[in-house]
Amino acid sequence: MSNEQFNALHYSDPMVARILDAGEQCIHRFGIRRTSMGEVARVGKLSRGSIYKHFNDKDALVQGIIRRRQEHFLNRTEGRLENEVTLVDKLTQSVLSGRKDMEEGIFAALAEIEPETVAMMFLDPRFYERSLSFWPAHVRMAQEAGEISAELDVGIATDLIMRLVVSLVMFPQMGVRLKTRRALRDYLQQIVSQGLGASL
Amino acid sequence: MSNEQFNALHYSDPMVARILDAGEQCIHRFGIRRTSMGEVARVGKLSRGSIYKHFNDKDALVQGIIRRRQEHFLNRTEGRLENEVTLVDKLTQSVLSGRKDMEEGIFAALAEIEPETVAMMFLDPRFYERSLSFWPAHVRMAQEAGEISAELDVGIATDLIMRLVVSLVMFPQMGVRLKTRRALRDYLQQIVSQGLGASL
DNA sequence: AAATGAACAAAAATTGATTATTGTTTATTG
DNA sequence: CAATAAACAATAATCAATTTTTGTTCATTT
Repeated sequence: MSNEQFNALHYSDPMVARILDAGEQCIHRFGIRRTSMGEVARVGKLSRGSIYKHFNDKDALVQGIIRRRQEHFLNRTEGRLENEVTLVDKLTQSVLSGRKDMEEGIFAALAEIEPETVAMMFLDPRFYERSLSFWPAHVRMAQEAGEISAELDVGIATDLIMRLVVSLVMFPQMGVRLKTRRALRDYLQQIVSQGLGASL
Repeated sequence: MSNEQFNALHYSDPMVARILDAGEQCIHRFGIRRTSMGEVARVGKLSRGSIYKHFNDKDALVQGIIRRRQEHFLNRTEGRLENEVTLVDKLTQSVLSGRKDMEEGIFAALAEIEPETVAMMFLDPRFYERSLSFWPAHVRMAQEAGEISAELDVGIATDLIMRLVVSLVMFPQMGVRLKTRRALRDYLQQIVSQGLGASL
């Protein structure tokens, strides 16, 4: 499976990559608020004007950095999912990857410095747009394998999957403890195969 | 030594009610950050010392206001749920009530003035603690009515319900549009009865 | 008893002058 | 050309002085 799916064209531009690298480094160290375009230019050893040529404004740059990070996360997760056979195992792996990223990635650093910013980001539906295009292929695979209903609308299935994954990453424990891979997998197995209907 | 924590029983105390009323009025008009204890006292026509006698600090007062509002919401929702027979209809009604509250309640006003504060609140698991004790009774009813599996753990079912309701209120549209009562009900019906398994 | 009002130090917010940053433009460089 | 550097007005961040608010205490009032 190709990694190109989540890679937008402009990422290949070495100048764009340098800007994003420098910007990400700055955000990681100082947070979004305390990162200036001048500082990004200094760190990336390029001109401020050059940044503005590629990104309309600071917000566009920040969006670009977050977006690349998300895509990198999705590509890495996709790689891991190739080892998983069933949809339930893929979901379990995704939740665990997501939690890990939130604990030790750039978001963890940001959460320390600017928790409100991270909170606002998490509640922004745009934050999940990319991830949304990730799941339909896996839903169809599960349907072909007879794991889930072939008659079920792919959009509905994707929607539920996104809600579950996002919720399980954002709230590791809501009602029951779902700390271990085993507990998480059993929980997801129940929901995916029967919902609240007939138990296993 | 006044380490007295705020407690739901004190709602009947007219002084507590007056403080909470005044505080809620202030928060509604100015937001949390710009509301001072002195202003609450002025609006409620009582002394600042009296507020501190009932609430350890400003945070306790704010928690008390939010908590009372949540309990009011839960009571109102519970009243509406009595008209609904099935668990699916109860869930549908809850999501619609939740969405309405977020659109026109104190949270809507707060979101306008201090969106970061609301975002932080929504991501705080404590925010959902009360709601969590709401659902187990309804899960058991649904089990007795044969609507959902009687063997399924009540905690697991409650957890899924909370995740779904919270997600559907926080993100009215994630993948698919679930704007109408009908669309929402069909979605919930599918998940509750079969998950991603056999379709209706 | 419970609420008040005044006093108080410590912490936080507010203010206004100062400095830095933003986003745009321009001429210049490699 | 694409990147640069410098210049620029308009915003936004910063900082120290000042004011407000917080949380506590205690004598007084109801």
